[in-house]
Amino acid sequence: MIQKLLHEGVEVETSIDGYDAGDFPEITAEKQGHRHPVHTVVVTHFELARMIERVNRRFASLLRSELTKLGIEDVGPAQAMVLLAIGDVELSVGELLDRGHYIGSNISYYLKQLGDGGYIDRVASQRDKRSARIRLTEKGEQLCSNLRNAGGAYNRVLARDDDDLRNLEIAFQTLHRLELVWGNAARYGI
Amino acid sequence: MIQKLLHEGVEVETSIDGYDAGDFPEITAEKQGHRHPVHTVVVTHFELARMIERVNRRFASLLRSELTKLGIEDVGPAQAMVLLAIGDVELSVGELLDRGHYIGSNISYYLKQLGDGGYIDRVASQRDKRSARIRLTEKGEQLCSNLRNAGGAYNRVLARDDDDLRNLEIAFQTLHRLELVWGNAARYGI
DNA sequence: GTAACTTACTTCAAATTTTGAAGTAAAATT
DNA sequence: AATTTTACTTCAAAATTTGAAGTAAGTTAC
Repeated sequence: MIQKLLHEGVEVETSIDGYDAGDFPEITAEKQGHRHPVHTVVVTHFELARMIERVNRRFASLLRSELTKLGIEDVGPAQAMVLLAIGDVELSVGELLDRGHYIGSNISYYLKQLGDGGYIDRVASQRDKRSARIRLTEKGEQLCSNLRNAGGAYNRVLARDDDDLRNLEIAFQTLHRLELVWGNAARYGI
Repeated sequence: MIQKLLHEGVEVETSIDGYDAGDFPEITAEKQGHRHPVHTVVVTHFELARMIERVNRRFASLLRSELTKLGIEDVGPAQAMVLLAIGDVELSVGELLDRGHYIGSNISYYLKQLGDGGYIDRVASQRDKRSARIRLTEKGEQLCSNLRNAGGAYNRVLARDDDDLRNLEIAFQTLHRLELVWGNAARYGI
């Protein structure tokens, strides 16, 4: 609707990697000297959003099964994501909120569970006693490290060569752009 | 961990688009004739997953606010995504499941709400009476169309030129690859 | 110095979303 | 005709997210 056929001599690929054309409302092709897109599918806003939703679901269930394999019962995928977001630095709740765009009460809730499970330590900051400083405990680091370990196999499958790496990076940066655009829109209205 | 420095003469960019290097555990740079990545940040599995989680959250809240603007109270973002997934074709619940990798009982639940709200019609298939055929009602199409309309502004911001389009497409296809890899892994184990 | 305001979080209760076990009925298979 | 499989639905419970209200520490303006 927004982008119309940009070039003459349009060719339509009927199938891309398992998806049939029905999944893409708008398809157009371009023939330029570019290496990357042989065909250009014009991807809309909502298609990306739906894809992201699906992929997110997939990942959550994968993470759940990794956790099960590790025999961990008191940490769900959402909490595991919080642990991974904390990583190996010490930070405040506020910084953690920024990292994941969580809602405050939500993080509080997760941190409570993770604290109870012994995965994180919380120390009141010296300078500002309102601010709780968070860090992983030994146990928390162990879990993250196990998860990262298990994740290594996926990294190897996903990043087979330079081309893959490039695409992963473009995907990452494009998602970051989506994040900014959608986030600003929500705050300031487009 | 997986990808080590691939080339000599490594240069590290300390900041990318608002993110500081601390967000990326592994950074390496390459100097090749490629146009796209001046620097290559090696993006891992989990970083992509965290990004996807964040972006998903952003989008959901944006969608929620669009729905509020439209004065719609009986459809949440999740249900709206189902409506958008249905689109303008008539399909069975099974096909819808595939489209979003939903869990059966989940879709059933949403479809019930959407049916009650008058957004979809369900007709038992003639050939196979187990299979319910789903399609949007006038009201459902209206809502989707309003949403797509509102979405147009985002498409214009996101896809400013050919380069943007290419990146959006690469992001889309890369996400699809993630979907497949993570999905297969969940079923068959890496 | 103290009253008012802001910041940084926590708590709780409710809403939403997801999950899984069990059920139903039609179709396919044996 | 009996059995199994498919295509869904229902229900109850669990997980996650949200928002309103609260607390306590810090800041600012008299």
